[in-house]
Amino acid sequence: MNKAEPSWDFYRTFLMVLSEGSLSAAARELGLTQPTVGRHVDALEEVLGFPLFTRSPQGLLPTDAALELKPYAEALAATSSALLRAASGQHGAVGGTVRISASEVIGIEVLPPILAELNREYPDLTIELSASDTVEDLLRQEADIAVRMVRPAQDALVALHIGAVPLGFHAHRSYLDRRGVPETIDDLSRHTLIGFDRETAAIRSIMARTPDLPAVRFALKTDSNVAQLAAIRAGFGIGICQDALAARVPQLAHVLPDAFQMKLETWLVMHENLRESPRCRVAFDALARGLQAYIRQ
Amino acid sequence: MNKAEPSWDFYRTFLMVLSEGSLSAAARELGLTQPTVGRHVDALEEVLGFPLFTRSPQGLLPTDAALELKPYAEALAATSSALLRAASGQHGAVGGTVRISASEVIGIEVLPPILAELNREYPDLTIELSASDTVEDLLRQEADIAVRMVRPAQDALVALHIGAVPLGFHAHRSYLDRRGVPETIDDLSRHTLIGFDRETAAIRSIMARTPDLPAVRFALKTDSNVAQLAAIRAGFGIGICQDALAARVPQLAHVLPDAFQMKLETWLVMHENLRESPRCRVAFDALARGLQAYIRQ
DNA sequence: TGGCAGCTATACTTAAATTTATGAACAAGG
DNA sequence: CCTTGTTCATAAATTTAAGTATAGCTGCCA
Repeated sequence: MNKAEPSWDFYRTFLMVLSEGSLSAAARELGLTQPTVGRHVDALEEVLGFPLFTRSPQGLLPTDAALELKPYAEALAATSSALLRAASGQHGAVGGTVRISASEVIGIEVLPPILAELNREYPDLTIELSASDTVEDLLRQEADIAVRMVRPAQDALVALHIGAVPLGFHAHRSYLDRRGVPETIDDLSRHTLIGFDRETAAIRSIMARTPDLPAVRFALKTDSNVAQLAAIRAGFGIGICQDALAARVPQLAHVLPDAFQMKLETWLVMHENLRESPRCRVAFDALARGLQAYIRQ
Repeated sequence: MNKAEPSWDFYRTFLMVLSEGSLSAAARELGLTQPTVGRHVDALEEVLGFPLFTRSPQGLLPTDAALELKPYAEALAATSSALLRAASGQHGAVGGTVRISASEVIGIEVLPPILAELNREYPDLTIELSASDTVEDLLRQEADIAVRMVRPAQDALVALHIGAVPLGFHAHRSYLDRRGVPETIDDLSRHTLIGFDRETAAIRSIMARTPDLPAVRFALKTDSNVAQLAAIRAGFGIGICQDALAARVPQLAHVLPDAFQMKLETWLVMHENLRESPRCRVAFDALARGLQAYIRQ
């Protein structure tokens, strides 16, 4: 017969050691002490039968085996925090915690007033906002609700199509006064452009759909759409952003509105099982209303 | 600030109490003692802030809240055992544990020789066979590999189309000698038929595709396809089973081979991430070869 | 080179959790 | 109606795991 199953707590400390890189740091993070964390790792290695880390005075280096187990430990962490969120909404009425995942731009520029309104209506509801461009897995319950720019392919997810967010070139008047207003797409090559650092899937799909874009040089490259937006507002140059966001600043002008435009289809997505959960339901409805209003300007 | 996160071990004992229905039974199952399990439940209730069970001298009755948390706890258990399986295959070479999910009939009638061959080739590989008609969720890692009769809809799953398994009416010669051989579909209403207890999704799709089936009365109803097959072999009456399984017993005859036939499309499915795992890879390949050979008779 | 800051590992002590043992409440069966 | 076999709850004893303090190693910087 095999050895007994290890304590599930070991997985938690294992994951923390993995992400922190040292026993001491993991101990600080978990509210434990370094010897305890060390013992947990030792015990786990003992049960599994192979080493998870190579020890050194600078910290612990994960072995290949440890890296292979990492996704499982992450799934455990995600599920356990989803359980706590589900439990948080049990004390009758609408309360507890709901975790919302959205892109940086949406999370920073669009959601705050919507969430503020939601909070006014349900003061007992705690909102976790994950404003990040890394996609969180709803099936793994890494978030309860997500605002997505791609059609969700999985069943077991309820998806509400919000509509299309129009994008276009925008620039500050101070820049345009200084450098002139481009009249054609080709004029862009003589301008200061704000663009992407790495080619993400979203970018490639833009490129594929608008082959008439000239080969341009970006004067400022950044992965952060929020930083791009800030640069546009600061008059750095011409960049792509959501039309509705640009329209909020009177000094911003829509450049080449006819020559270039694209739409970002937007969905609001939630796990099927959460449909009955009051805390997720009210958050879903509030987001749906708020985002639809945003899209209609 | 909130109270500290509960020990993940509490979830394990919570789940066991839920499925066993009493502290004592859960304790026996977990290799703990009843007071320990009781304290775990108490501690979890304390942290969550609401009761999970109503105690009684006959056992513990879960509250609605507890039932809502059950799927999360089950996901934790599934992931943790998937982690252990993944870890079991780490000691170099092909070894460890691979968990295979298949329908009862496939698991009992078709897989054993295939798995035996696999085990001969890789003696260090432990095989878990879940022969059950309840579908295990591959995304939740409840199994590593599954033989499925429906096209897998999810991405993140690699699916290999094996082919179509032909089904038809079959009966033992002793029965046919006694009761005669039906010549038309309508003759079936005068025969002893073996059929299904509840209407499953598979049955409904059969019914939908062959509307010319007469309204028949089943003399033996059972949900277990294996029991149906056994009844056919025992000469109880006429029933539906896989042609290839009937052909193994010379005394069985294919009834109405032209008037009724249907095919069960078969897929072999595995989680994408396991493609690189040696233990799953060899099992997947062996199943693919074996099932394809089975379909070609 | 010396000193500081980070880490892990090891003895020792203390705290916590588990087991053991027992009592009380309820259901089933003679 | 009493006995037997369940159950859960509680209090004391023991084992287990945690924290504390310290030593040893490495790298960095003056």
